[in-house]
Amino acid sequence: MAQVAVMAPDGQVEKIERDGNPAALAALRQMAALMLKAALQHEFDGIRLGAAVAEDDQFYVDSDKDDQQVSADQLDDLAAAMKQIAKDGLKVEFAEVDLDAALAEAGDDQFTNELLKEHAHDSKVALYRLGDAAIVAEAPILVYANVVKHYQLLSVAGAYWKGMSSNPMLQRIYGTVFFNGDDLAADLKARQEAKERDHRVIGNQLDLFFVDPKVGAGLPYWMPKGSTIRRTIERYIIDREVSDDYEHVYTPVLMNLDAYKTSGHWQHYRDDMFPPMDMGDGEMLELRPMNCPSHIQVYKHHIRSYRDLPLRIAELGMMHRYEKSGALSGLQRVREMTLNDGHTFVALNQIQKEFAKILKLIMSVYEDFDITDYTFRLSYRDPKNTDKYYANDEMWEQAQSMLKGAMDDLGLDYYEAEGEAAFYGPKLDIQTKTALGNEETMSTIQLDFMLPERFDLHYVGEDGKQHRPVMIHRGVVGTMERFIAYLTEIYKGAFPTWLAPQQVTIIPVSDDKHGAYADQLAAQLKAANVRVKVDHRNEKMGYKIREAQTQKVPYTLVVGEDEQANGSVSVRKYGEKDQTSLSKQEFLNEILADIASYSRKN
RNA sequence: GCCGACUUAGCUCAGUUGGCAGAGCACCUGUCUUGUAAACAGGGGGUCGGAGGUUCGAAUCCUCUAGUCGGCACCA
Repeated sequence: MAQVAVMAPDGQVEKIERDGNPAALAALRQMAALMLKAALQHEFDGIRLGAAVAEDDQFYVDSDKDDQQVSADQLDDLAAAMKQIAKDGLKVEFAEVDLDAALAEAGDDQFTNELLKEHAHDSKVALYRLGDAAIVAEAPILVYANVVKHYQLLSVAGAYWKGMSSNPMLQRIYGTVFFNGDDLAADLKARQEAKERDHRVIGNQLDLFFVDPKVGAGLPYWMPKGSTIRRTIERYIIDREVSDDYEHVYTPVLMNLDAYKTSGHWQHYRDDMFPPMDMGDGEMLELRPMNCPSHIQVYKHHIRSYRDLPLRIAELGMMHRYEKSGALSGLQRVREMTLNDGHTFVALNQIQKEFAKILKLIMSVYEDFDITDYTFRLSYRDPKNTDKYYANDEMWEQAQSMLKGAMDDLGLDYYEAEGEAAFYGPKLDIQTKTALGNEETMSTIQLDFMLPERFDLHYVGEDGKQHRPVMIHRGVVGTMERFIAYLTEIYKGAFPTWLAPQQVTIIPVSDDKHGAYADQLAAQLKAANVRVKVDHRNEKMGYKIREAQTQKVPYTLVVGEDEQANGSVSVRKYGEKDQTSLSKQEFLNEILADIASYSRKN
């Protein structure tokens, strides 16, 4: 039972279990960060240093130099310097020092100065010292440097001081560390696998989509195979929505700018919008960044009665947002996207029920796609920066507490995040993680008391008087772009049969002898809406099988003498080495059942 | 947008100190006619992201610019 010595921020040292203990690993990461800081000080004279932080799965140190920032090819030297520190047998010493003394020691390093001042109590500051280096004592840290043996410095990247874009940018150095070599190797392998799982890599390998700077950054082109996946999902989600009494519409991607002035987008969201088009006769047209004003026009086109509510308007609505260049990423972040959008217009007393109905739909859809790794985030406005939002404190309080109440009633776990709301209202976001570990919003349900007021929406109540409806904005599969990027990553490109762009490859053993049988088989499958292709190319069987596997086609059928003679097929499933012999009908039954069940295991 | 790195054939990538632009895969043609992850041979394919500069000479060095990637900030 190995143990390690860990120092708490009050200087107390205790021994804790080393293996399988998250607290020990966190202390190790903190120690590695401190050692990296010491190494940076040692390697680069006069370097200024920001935070040295241990995160969930890595550590980092921020740095700033006068001439050139630390570059990736200097990571080896830094790692070597860390090794020397471990070799020298340094250990962490706790010190509570006068702030003035600490500041004097830090010299003209403004970042360290600021950190010290922030953490000072009664003009004293608690430090962990390691040789010449020191960090503010905040989180537990390992005591002995020689325990830090298995680490790797990963990358450098810019990061704003204190996470504020108005602050200077420092160079952040990321690393990973473990108590033993196997864990480190496993971690590095997982990082490598994450890169291979990246939807941009798989999207290229499987020819799903491309983005070409010559025709526009952030404007993806869907190739036939990607389009097939998308079309399948679009049909699916529309069917699900129709079952839930949504009414689908088509509305233009262009709209008069005045509508966005009325909605408040022009005031609050302008930076993310493409510049308006001046038509030369006083008319200004705007590429829509959201579909809500469009659906509001649909609502307003008729006089609405309380009997019409909840009124659910839905559309796969294409919209354009001028995302900053550095934010663009494959299909995950684009400038043109199609949202699986829906707006429900409800009376005040229908909100909670409708919210639950939408959430139920989302969770049911997630089940069909086998999406299990997600969290609920209640996104509120930032109380410190209310300028960003529609100004009506009462509305915000009411909407936020309604959302929270609804989640509590449903008994679902969630976390709350200030500053994540839309400008017009709070929302429930469903958060997932990309292959590379970045969190993103997949689905969303948003409460909106603002737009109905701005557009003066009303319905005639039971009492014959006019009442104001409430809008609920929601995206179930979110945008087609992001959703398919996400699916590509969780499936590693091996789409379940119902989504696979090509579901079956038929390989005749000899094209001359068995090609006709293969075509006949393909025709039968096509008649049952199976996406199938016969590989007639003049290539060896092994070659065709290999390609069917690398292209991740769910079913490969080989047909030769035996199959032709008794009307059967030899079936090989993706990722399996074995094959089974089935009659044509048995195979058809199997694949149709597979498709109908969304290929779920249970 | 910001910091850093990168950009060479359809794709993945070599290209030394500045000295005739390469490989594998893919594609085309031919031979072979095939039983579960890559047959053999030949061929075509490039303003080395773009613009300017240094130089006798630039894929290579410098400046600007666009894009991509890693992050940060922002966000579906």
